[in-house]
Amino acid sequence: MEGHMEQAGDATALTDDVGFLLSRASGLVVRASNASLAGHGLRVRSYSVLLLAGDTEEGVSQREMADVLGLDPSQVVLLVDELAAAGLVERRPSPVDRRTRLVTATDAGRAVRARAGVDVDATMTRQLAELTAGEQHLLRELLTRLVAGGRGAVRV
Amino acid sequence: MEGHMEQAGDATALTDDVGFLLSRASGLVVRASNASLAGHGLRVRSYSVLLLAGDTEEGVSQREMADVLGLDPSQVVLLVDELAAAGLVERRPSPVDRRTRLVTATDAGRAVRARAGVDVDATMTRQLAELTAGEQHLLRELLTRLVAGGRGAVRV
DNA sequence: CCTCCATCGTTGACACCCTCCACGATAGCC
DNA sequence: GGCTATCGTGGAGGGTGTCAACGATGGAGG
Repeated sequence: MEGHMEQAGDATALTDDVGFLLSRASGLVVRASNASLAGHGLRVRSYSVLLLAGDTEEGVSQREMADVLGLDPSQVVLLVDELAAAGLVERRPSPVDRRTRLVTATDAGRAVRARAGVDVDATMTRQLAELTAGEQHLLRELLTRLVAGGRGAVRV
Repeated sequence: MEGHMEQAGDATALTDDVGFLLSRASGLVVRASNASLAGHGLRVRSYSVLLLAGDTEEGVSQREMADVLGLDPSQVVLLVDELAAAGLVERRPSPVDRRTRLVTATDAGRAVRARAGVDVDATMTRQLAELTAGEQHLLRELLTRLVAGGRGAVRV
């Protein structure tokens, strides 16, 4: 209800717009993360897939990955292709459904994931240095609720 | 310092990662905003340019727009071209520097800006419905500091 | 005045990402 | 056995971010 009135005197409400700020902050973080992942031959996209693949022993279906990451399934195909070509993940047939292919991280993949994780963590720590630990936690919670709500609006 | 230890039992720390959440939230907001702007022949990009152009009477240089919006100057050229072709903004020569071209919104541009603003505001209100007014304000402040800090890291 | 360097706008190229559509293979219901 | 839904895959099209180069202009210094 409030925040709707914009100050006529100064510049745009643009720099106060949550959407604009989200877009800007996201861009900054993604760019910084990509820079720190470049040395490992990864990007944010492939790194997130590698994370998921390394999470479980049995593997994760590509469909599930697409859901969790909010990506189109066709994108997941390309990312897994890329990681598989580098020997970091592999596709194995599901024992219960011959349509699905379970993606798991190889030993090499888990090693790269660990090494890259160190760099990404350091970068994120630097990016979030402006906020205290409590504020970071708060931000995480607010964003989580935002994402959950937005999802609901689209899905349901 | 904390938050570095990840729970080994459950899924990835991905859904708890601030970078991932930022990316996700930004995507949701941008998509929703684009949808509500489509009826006005605009997208988030062109809308933000139109906002800046409508802010001042004298006009804004394209260079300044690029700085404020965090875009490459070449992108601003295309966006202004698009808006100018639609008759929403116009380029005028600067009285003090013949290199710069000052962009101002036309009357039609200001009218469209106002109409589109109503729709975008409504969409954003819906997107942010998960958060209370106080939380929205807090989120805005946290993001502002994040963006300011990230900028400094790159620029200085 | 003339020269050297910085800046503004513009164009072009390139890679990345998102979205949608279509298809073969398989699963599950009736 | 046939109909419909789902999984993975491929392809097309448009939006976006990044970079290099260029002409035109501005500004500093000899």
